[in-house]
Amino acid sequence: MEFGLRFYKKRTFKKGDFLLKPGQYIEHFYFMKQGCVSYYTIENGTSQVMEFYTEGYFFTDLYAYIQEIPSASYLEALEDVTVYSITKADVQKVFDHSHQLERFGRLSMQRTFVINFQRINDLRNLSNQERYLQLLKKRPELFQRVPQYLIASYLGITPVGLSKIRKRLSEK
Amino acid sequence: MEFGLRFYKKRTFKKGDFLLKPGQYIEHFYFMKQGCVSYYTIENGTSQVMEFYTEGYFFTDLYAYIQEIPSASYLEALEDVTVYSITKADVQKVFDHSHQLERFGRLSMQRTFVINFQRINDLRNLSNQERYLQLLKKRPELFQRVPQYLIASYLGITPVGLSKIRKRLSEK
DNA sequence: CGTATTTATTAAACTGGTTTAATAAGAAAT
DNA sequence: ATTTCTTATTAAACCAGTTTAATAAATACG
Repeated sequence: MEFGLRFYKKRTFKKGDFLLKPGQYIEHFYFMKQGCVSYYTIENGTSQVMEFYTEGYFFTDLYAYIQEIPSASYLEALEDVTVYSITKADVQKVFDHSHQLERFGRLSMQRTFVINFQRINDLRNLSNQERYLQLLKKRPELFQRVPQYLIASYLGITPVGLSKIRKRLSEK
Repeated sequence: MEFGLRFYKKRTFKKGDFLLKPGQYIEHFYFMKQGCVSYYTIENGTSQVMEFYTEGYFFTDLYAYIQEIPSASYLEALEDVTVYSITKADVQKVFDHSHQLERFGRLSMQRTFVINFQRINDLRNLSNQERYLQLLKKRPELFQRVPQYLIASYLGITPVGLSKIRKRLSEK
């Protein structure tokens, strides 16, 4: 959703800052210029990392954004972060103004569909070990900048479980 | 995507017929008037049911449709089926014709996003037993019309596993 | 109908994760 | 450098699933 650059405002966050906390309504879309943010919920006391957003990602809590409900999630800066943000109102303005950009919005949602579909397939058809290896291949840099227990959470397993997988792999 | 009804053609399929087989490009969107279709792939010899489409669902292999790649999936009539079908070309015509309907298309994709997001969350956060109970609650009629081993596949477990869950629940 | 086929359950052995707890290793701070 | 705090590994007991195979129940059909 890059639209008119004129709508974007540069913002920075320090490591540990929250771009979003549960209960808030979503007012912005973000483009990640520099840094890393984790998108997670807390389910019965433990954090469940849904995604890591790094350079080049467009992100927000899209689930709450679309439904216009209060977020149940956190967006937390895992490093110092620079984003360009656009307001929901400006996105709507852009859509209202142009059939072309409305289409662009639809096609963006389609790309998101494809990604989510693949994720559902992976969750259903791959083992934890296979998903770990896939992540290692697709986003190797994550392992340099994010603690392993957060990666475990992203993969849907415990830190102990991930450690076992790594051991098993290293023994071969 | 209901658009102009004039674009729709009524089609029927017999139980066991395929609306789609792997290798085919997607030419149609379907609206289920009557019956039940399973959407599945075959992964190393076993079928993986992704979805059951029943009365009121709009469906196709959206993943292949969007990407314009040959399908990897089956759409198989589990019962005699009546659908209304619209061609991809007609959908495109409708989008080209109207900003309003283009927006409708975008909002449809957003609804699909919400559903898929919830599914990812369920796969990550719920146990197999919880997902079984949820399905039982949300779509009880499925259990009357679809064999249990297909429901097991939909839940991402084996028929033996589902049988154990049911036994465990019935013992309480 | 009775027989054949499909579907569901059960048992037994196994597996890849879990939890809890202890320990070790690494990073940050005084 | 030593301490402190965070992160990662390991071990042990456990658990919810798996696979394979046998059996039972339900359904379809000649």
